Amino acid sequence: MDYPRAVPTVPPTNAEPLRADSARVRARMLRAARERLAAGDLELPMNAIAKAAGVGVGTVYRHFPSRQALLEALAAERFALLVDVAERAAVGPDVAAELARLLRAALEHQRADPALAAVLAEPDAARPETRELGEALTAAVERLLERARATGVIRPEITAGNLQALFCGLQHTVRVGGGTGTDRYIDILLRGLRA
Amino acid sequence: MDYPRAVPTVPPTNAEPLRADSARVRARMLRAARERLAAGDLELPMNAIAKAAGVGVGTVYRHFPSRQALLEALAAERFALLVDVAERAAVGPDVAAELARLLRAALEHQRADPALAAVLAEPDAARPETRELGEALTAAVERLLERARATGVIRPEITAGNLQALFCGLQHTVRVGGGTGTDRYIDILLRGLRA
DNA sequence: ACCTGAACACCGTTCAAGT
DNA sequence: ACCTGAACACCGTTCAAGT
Repeated sequence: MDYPRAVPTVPPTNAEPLRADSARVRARMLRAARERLAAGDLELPMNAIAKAAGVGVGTVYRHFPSRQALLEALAAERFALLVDVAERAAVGPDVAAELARLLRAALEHQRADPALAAVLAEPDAARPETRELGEALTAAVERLLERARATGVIRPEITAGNLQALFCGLQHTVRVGGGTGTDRYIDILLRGLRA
Repeated sequence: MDYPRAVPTVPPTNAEPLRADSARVRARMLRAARERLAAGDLELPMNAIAKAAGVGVGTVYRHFPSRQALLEALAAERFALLVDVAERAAVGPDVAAELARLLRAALEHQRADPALAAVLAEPDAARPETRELGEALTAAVERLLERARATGVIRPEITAGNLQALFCGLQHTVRVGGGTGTDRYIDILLRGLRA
């Protein structure tokens, strides 16, 4: 792919709220995109989304300057839920149980939302919101990890980066394996991380 | 993607050898495809390969009825190497060492050849040769596994399918993690599999 | 027999023209 | 300001026409 890169005509973050009609149009596009995702179309063709939402393609690009930006907007909600799980895990009482819970949540949210799986696997965020979510996730995982090291639930050399890469690998394993055996793969991973 | 499916005009397996010029043209296409892969283009556009190989697109399709078939043809050589490693591992003296060797080989061959990574992650083979390689791999892994269970190197409930899915997941983990830390991830996996 | 490449239906992305 | 949609450069795949 070596198309000329899109130049955003609108900053992806909007401090001031959108105009009511603009917000409505935006919601329509996101709904249309989600419907296609739910119907199993991971490609998210911009033209098709525009048509389904009843807007011109240009409007899709005005709101989401690239397909990556659209994916991130779609994933944002579940990404925030995952960060929430990680932050609770970081302060929960039983570190081992919290880590298991976090792995399970990472897997389940990626399964439920392919956009999140794509976003987590992509190192560079197109939107600043996504970068912030990623940093929040890393920070929470780091805090959980510090406690996990102290209790021997995780060997000291494992980093937050390792763990987040494993979130993605775990999801890929389950998907290639036909979507079954989640608990078994989580179990393998938890044992493997143990000191 | 809902294009009409290609109807192969030539069976993908050819019992009788290709005509000399046909074989030459085929080699040119594979070389062109490999050059693009090596240059980091995972897309393998059929038109571009045709042009690079100095043939018409139709000729590419005559030899490889779909992009998947082309990927599999590209991956075949390394896939066979991986099967070889697995078969040696199945009969090697030190089961734990053989398993580690196999994981390392799976990772390294997928890293060296993105086509192999794609083929291993895809459950349905386009070419019969690929299906045969897949069956040979499964058989070898199964034999290794039986011995590994007996010696406690792997817990009894792990299946050959689990292990092959983990080959793919492991590769994805390493890739998302920026390509480093291979040994650490292999170590995590081996510990996690242990009885 | 085998090959060519124009043609078709689709992409992502842009931007002049409208409201 | 915001939106539209024709237009452009690309895809995968087919198939009539050539040798």
